[in-house]
Amino acid sequence: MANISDIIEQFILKTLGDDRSVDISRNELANFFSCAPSQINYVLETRFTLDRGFVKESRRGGGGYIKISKVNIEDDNYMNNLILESVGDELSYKRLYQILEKLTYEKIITKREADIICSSLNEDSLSMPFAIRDNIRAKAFKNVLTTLLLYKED
Amino acid sequence: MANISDIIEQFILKTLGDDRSVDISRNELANFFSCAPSQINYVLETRFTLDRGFVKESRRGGGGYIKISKVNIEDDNYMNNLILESVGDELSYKRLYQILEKLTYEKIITKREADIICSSLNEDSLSMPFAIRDNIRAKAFKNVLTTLLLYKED
DNA sequence: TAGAGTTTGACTTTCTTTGACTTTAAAACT
DNA sequence: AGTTTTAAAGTCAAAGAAAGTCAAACTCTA
Repeated sequence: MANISDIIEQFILKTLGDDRSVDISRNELANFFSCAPSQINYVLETRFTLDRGFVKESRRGGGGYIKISKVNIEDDNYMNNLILESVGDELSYKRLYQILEKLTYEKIITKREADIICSSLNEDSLSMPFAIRDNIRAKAFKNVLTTLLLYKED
Repeated sequence: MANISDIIEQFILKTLGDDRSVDISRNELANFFSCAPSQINYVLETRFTLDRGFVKESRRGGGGYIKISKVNIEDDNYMNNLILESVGDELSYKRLYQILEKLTYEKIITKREADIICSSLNEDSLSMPFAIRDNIRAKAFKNVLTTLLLYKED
């Protein structure tokens, strides 16, 4: 946790709090943390992704800003979209992890369930030829999601 | 007995103490013991194994780390036995299903959790060369069990 | 003395940090 | 109104900072 990116991520999450969105100034933030402005972009790209439930918009020039908003997905839509499109035929462990974070945050699954899924589909569990690993993970995860959707209908 | 691996093992065990987990820096540790960084991996691979109740996660790059978590295997005979002996290196879907039924019956996991595990490790999910399918399932399932043990201590 | 266990180091992969350069928008100035 | 200046944010690639892998070399011990 001793890297700046994590610290900036925490800072943004904290200022976001329970709000729906927050406006930040890239330069101000970079200045505050004494880092390169592009570091902020890096944090945004790696941590505030759609998979984790964030959308960004921004404007350049004088009075420019970056707005970070949380997307609140209708459970079924989100899950359906994951199954039908978003996950696709390949799923890296990293991406799986991010999706699980989002599902947990939205209380669609419990932390414990997320951990179970995680441990059954992590790099260690899926120790097989690299070429098919992400395919298997995608397929298995979609099966899990389908099972979860089944529960939603009860 | 005075080989470095044993010494490093002891050191890690000591810093772990009664805590649930420790974060170590591979390079720092290697430096401290004046050994090759990969020596740390060797110690981790040979001494901090799943069978001995350890789970590891790590991150590379700046601010990287290795986290070692300990599971207390002694106080849960059934799970313990599953991880150490019963499951072994191969696990058919059928057998997995039976174990999950038992775990559910014993209220160690919920029905929903069983379904999640089941769907992530069934024949459809693990569509890979027959020869390794049961191996992967065994490995993955043991990882899941270990994760569950992590929860048992709360 | 053969084989299991250990040590070492070169090379790889992943993630982060930095900085030079580009693009866009507003404000200021003809 | 049109042009120039300035104030943002965006892009991208190189450098840096970890951890991972793997095999060769070494060292015990049965």
